[in-house]
Amino acid sequence: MELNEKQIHILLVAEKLIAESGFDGASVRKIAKAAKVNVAMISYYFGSKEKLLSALMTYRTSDFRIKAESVLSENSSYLERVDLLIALVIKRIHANRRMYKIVHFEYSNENRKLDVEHYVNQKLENYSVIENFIKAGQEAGVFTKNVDISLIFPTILGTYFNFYYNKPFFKVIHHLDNANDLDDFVFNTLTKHVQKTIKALLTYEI
Amino acid sequence: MELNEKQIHILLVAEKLIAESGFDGASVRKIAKAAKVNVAMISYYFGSKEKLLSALMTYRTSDFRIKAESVLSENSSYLERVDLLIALVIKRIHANRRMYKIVHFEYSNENRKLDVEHYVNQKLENYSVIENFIKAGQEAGVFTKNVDISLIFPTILGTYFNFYYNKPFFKVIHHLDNANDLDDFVFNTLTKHVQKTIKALLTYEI
DNA sequence: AAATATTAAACAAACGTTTAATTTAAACAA
DNA sequence: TTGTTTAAATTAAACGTTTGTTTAATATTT
Repeated sequence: MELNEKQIHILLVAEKLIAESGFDGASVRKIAKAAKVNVAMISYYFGSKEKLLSALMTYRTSDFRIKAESVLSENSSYLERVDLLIALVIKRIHANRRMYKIVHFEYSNENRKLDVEHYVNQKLENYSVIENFIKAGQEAGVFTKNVDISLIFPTILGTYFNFYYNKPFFKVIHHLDNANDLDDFVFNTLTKHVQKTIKALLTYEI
Repeated sequence: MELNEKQIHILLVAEKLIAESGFDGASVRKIAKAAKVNVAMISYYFGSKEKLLSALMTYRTSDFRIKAESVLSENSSYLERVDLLIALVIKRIHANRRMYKIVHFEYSNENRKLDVEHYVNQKLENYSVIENFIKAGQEAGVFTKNVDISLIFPTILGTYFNFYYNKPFFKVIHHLDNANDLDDFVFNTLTKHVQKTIKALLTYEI
């Protein structure tokens, strides 16, 4: 689907509102008003509100696999590449956290008829990239073998999102008063924690 | 607020529907129909739909404290107690996953005016229990010291919820066709993965 | 002149809530 | 136990809004 500038503008406004208020909470009138277009333009451009969400997902569904592949094929040690991959992943999900929140919520919403298959296929592709890397590291004797590879990404992403979904709590205990403090915490403290966790897991005997 | 049996019944039905469809997606009529009561009973008993959500949160978060003290004071090694604690925590969040999902999404919904403070206070209480345990283990020389204690729970809970929020993907790669398979996966594979991850993290040198 | 974009107005359906009438349950005195 | 009174529970119907979408007219580009 070809998207012109105005359509992309509407999608980005919609993404913000849907992440803030949920799909049902973000009415087409609110989206149209925030994007400064007429209500009818949403139906005109996307067909329906549901199709707007699908368009947003497709638009955001992205080039992650390519970037991960390039990082993993770098000429450095396995553990260094783990660090690089995790830093990349956290940077990406932090930048796209609104979209991920929508995915988490709307893909498990029984009323929504979204293209789950496309999303699953996307994840399967990404998964195989990681799987190959881990298995290569195991063959090289760097990583231990009794690891559930499918749960490594949930641990990486989950740590970030559990932080994100409990922001009020972490704001208190780490004094994260503004957006800058929060970004710093994510890119330093949290990233280091996850890097350490995964490296520990991948080298932990028994 | 005193709750009679019928009110609790309505709350539990509402919890299921809100977790499945979101607060805006779960209309009072759907809730009333599923609970087999007249629509007016929701206003009659709770005042409004928003107040029903508040009542649900109060009902659920009042006994939120992880009864971890008994597990952590058992007469076993630090690493064994880590295993016990994680198994307990995963069991609890799996049983209360619907409520957690509502918390994750509705507490960060800008249209909702929920009492965040009560929830944060609960989390702070739970946090201090874990913090004391980890520090004791560090003093005993079992756990390493350069760990961000505040991020241990996000890693535990996050791994579970990232699995839960991406169920369609995991159903495919692990052939989790029914609820039983899913429970088994959570209580065996996923629990073991988290136990191993946290033990590795807590004993990982640099 | 033809195609595309934009608009205000209207549509039926669904929303949360309130009303007023009725049924059920509890309390009490005879 | 009985009939009566009072309060609580339950109901169908209606309320005014808001919802997503469509229409038909107008404006703008091509």
